[in-house]
Amino acid sequence: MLGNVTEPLDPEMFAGCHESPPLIRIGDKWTAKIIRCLESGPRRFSELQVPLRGINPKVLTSTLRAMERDGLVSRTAYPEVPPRVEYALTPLGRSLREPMAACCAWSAAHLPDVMESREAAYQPARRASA
Amino acid sequence: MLGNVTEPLDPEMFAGCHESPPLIRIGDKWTAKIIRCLESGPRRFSELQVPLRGINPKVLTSTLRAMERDGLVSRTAYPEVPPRVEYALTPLGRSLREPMAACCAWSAAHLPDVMESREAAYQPARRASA
DNA sequence: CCGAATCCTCCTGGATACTG
DNA sequence: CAGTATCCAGGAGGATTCGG
Repeated sequence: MLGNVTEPLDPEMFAGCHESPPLIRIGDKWTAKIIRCLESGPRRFSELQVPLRGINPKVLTSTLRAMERDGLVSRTAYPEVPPRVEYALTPLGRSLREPMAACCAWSAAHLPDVMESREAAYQPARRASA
Repeated sequence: MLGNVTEPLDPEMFAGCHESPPLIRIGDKWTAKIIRCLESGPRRFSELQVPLRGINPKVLTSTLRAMERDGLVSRTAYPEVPPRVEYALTPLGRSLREPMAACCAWSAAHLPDVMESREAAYQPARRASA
């Protein structure tokens, strides 16, 4: 015996994961979308605002800054007037497309199941009440 | 021309993604960990609390309920006393291990790079100031 | 044009205490 | 044991305005 079932869970199985970095910053609202926007090449600040539905500048800035700190994007400011700034994916940022693709594939394959299950949960026992 | 670079971004590229379901509920704090806890077989409520560092019951309950609504876990209550409830992964929930594995693989491969970049960002131009 | 500064709202997650 | 009921703090995200 001692298969992989029903042994006690290791209390330390997430030992290093509780306080340490929370799975990077991909889980937030905008990072993944920005990455997709940059896949086709460098983009300007205002260019990014368009598909992001006019995301307000503070949020876009803070998201981009965080991505820059993590080495996912590079920021290039051209000393012109009016100013021009371009954001581009770094190799590290580009490497994120793989796990992102895996997540997208899962969504494409199983999102209908989730939606179905979710809707079914909102029908509280049709048979018993009616 | 018309390569895949520097064409204007499609303003509707996230058309269906803004209001609709936000990439399921995997991005939250506990769902992924719960899935990992359930990989080895069904677990009881209190069993889950252990590796989750004594997560408070309200949060665990709400997370599990959400996962149940989405069809990721099943909940089985045994009519005994004292009560016993077991949570188990559904096939749908188990299918999430694939994208999760892709994300874990990325972390394992690139987290050092991220940390390095992050630390470098906290050293504000050593050369210029000293 | 690219942000910085300010203020605000909501929601996640948490602490604690109590019940069937 | 397996939750529910309150109350609460913090932070992400947003609206708006102003500056270089």
